[in-house]
Amino acid sequence: MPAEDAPVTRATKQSARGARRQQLVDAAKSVFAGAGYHATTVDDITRAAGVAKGTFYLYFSEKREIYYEVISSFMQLIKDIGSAVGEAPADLMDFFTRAERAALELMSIFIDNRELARLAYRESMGLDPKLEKMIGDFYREIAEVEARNIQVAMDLGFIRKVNPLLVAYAHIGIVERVMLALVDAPDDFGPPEQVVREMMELAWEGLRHPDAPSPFRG
Amino acid sequence: MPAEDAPVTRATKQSARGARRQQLVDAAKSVFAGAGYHATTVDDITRAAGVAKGTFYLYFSEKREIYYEVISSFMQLIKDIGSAVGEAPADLMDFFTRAERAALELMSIFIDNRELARLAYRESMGLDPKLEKMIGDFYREIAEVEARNIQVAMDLGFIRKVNPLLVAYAHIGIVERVMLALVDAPDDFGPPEQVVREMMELAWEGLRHPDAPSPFRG
Amino acid sequence: MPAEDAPVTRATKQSARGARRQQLVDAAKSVFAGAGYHATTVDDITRAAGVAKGTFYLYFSEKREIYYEVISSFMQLIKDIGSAVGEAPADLMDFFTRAERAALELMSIFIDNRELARLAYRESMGLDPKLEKMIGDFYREIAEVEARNIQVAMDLGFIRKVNPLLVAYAHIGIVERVMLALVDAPDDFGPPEQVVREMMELAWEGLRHPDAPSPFRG
Amino acid sequence: MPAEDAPVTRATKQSARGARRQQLVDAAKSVFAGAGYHATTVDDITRAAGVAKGTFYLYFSEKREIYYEVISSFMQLIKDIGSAVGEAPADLMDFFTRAERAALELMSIFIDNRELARLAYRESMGLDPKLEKMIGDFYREIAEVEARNIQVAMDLGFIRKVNPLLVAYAHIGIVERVMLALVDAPDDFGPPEQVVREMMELAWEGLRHPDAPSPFRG
DNA sequence: AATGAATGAGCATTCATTCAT
DNA sequence: AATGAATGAATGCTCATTCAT
Repeated sequence: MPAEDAPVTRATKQSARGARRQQLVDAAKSVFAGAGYHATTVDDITRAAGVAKGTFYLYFSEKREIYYEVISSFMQLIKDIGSAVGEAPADLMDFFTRAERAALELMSIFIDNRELARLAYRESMGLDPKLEKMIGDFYREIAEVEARNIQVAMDLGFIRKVNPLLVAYAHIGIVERVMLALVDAPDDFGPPEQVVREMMELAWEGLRHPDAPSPFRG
Repeated sequence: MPAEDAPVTRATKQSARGARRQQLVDAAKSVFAGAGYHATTVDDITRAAGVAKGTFYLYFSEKREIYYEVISSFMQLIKDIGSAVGEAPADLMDFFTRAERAALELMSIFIDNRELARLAYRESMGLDPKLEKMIGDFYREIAEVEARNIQVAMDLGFIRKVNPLLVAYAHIGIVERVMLALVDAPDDFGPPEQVVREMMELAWEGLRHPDAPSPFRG
Repeated sequence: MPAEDAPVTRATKQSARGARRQQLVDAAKSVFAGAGYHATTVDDITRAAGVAKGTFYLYFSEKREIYYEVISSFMQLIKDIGSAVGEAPADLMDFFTRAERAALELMSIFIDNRELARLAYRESMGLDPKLEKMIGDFYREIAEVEARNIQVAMDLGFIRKVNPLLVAYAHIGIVERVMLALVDAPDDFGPPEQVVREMMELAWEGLRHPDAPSPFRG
Repeated sequence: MPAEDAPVTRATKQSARGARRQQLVDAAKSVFAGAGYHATTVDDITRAAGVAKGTFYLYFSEKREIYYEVISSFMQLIKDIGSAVGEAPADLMDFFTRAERAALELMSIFIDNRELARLAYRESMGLDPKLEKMIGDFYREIAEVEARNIQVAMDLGFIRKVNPLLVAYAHIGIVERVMLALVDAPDDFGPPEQVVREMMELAWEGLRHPDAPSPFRG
């Protein structure tokens, strides 16, 4: 019965198509992570996926496209964390705990995807305008999410008056540079929980010694 | 007078050689900045420098070599700033002023070398182990310089007890990410002096509202 | 019937691959023979074979590799002749006839592959150690085969006591130099059969006039 | 006095020119011998000669030219030996002794110029028609000298009736192939004097066992 | 004469993409 | 859909030769 078979078949075909596509993305993730964009050939990817070279072009129009997919899937992982913190906090402690949990999750993602993280920070820019935009957008998006969190905490009187967007970028910078340093030389730092705690404290308390006068106020 | 001519000639030749080399580096800086490492051909560089292709190989053994030079000259600019702050500060205000001046200088370098800064953060990694090491060393060096500054301020009782290396990386992260955001979208932020002031305040005072309790102490 | 198709398909593909490879070797043989190794470009070879340049690298990893193949196929032709003589001879006449037939075959190979023969004696050495070894081994192998033939004939009392290896090299030298001279200026010599007969006589009887005393014995 | 000075100066200049030229040829001989024609650059030659690159072109119009000179100087060495034998021999023993002495001298040239000998047999052909002609002529010349020697000996009744040119090429082949084998693996053979003696005996007596019948006569 | 910086044609090799089967 | 052979544009690097000084 073609009338009935058709949808089923189509669905089946679609999922088969999706599976094959995913198989390629997974293979690409692994070889890109190991060798970087330029040093990876389409042949490497299809060989890793166990399919013929021509198959690649049935699912992707060019090499860049699968790289976009690999990079954006990693960026999505990170974006998902940021969003989870965003709900209105019950109180200061709640706000604080959520922020710390998010930082811990972020850290575990960096650690679990060590190579992918390095990849995203390696040669992702300079490939083409589309990818640059993608990465620029990524930063802007997470910065805006973080800026909103900060705005909320500011409105609630938890934190002093700051430029939320600037602080958001600063936070991103702290996290990414410390994470990359940690990934490169884990022995120079303590256990992840402690690193996160120190970053939180730095962001919250700053550096000022309790007895030192502030050069800003008064 | 051969006795006099000889040195002059040699010196002249040397400086001519240096000038030609610099001419190539300058051309490379500009094309790399615009197109990135991979999209730039040796031909592009020599054409930009107004010399024949073969001339390139009289001064550099391969394409990578001139890229190293471009990147490391930018990194040296940055390192020079860090070192200038390093002398023992007379008092808190002195320490503070120097740090702020360094941040301002750094910012002007990023702004003046906008494209070069983007290049260094683009595809500098993933090219080859030597370059990766160069960049890794760069971060470690400036982190260590900054960590020493922090240690000094800590010893003088200006700042509270922290992990100096971790804080150093955090500072680097703040600066680089804020700078890159600023370079990409200057309109989202205020004038440079104000941005620097806000970063300083963030690092020094943290985020805590004067009335809010600290989740860390007590 | 996949069970039947598969082998057929694989076999077909294999033979197609072999055919394409041979097509390239044949083209290479002809252009190398005409222009020598250095003056021949990969482009020349693929153009002669009627395929695109990239195709070359599907079958050979580098230009040298196909040259090895061209040269070694010629050397194999020659080695095959030597081996054919090697069976134990029935008597002196048999030994003699075989040797003469081998020389005639060798001559026809040189004549039929005139250009290839010149190529092998042209610039085959000095390219790289592997090729030098290949050629050194070739000479050693045929010298050893010939030395064994001589040893057998010596054991059978057909020929006087000599140093078999030295005589083997001498025979090779006679044949190759006379062949090359013949190939370069056929008119200076008689018909091939007669040339071979004269070489045989020289090797067998030497130069001594029957009436002349030997400076060696007595 | 210009009128007197001029010739002296010109002569001096000429000899200075000759010395500089020879200096380059000597340097070229050594680097060509070590690396072969193609692997040797003009830079290698001038560096070995201790002069600047441009100087080369004051004495030679192109790279080939100096190669011709190197090769032909080696070929001249060999030709000189052949000529020395050529005077009419007093008797069989005289003829024989001269031939043996020439072979010994030839051998010592090969041994002393081991690398140069290999060079001449390596890639000397295939470079260009002029060089090919030079080498062809070289062989023809020495073959003709040798053929004349043989003709004389034949006329004197020392040797049996043979085709002198063919025998001349055969002798050249024997000598060159045995020499190259000797140069490559000296341990496979006895001392030079004995090798020469064996070659002489082979050429003179042939291989035939005194008791064996000749397949040629009767 | 001597220098050596500059030139630019030339070539091997790679690899993303296409397409006949 | 899948295959993998074929394509050919693109590019880093070499080196013989020239020429201004």
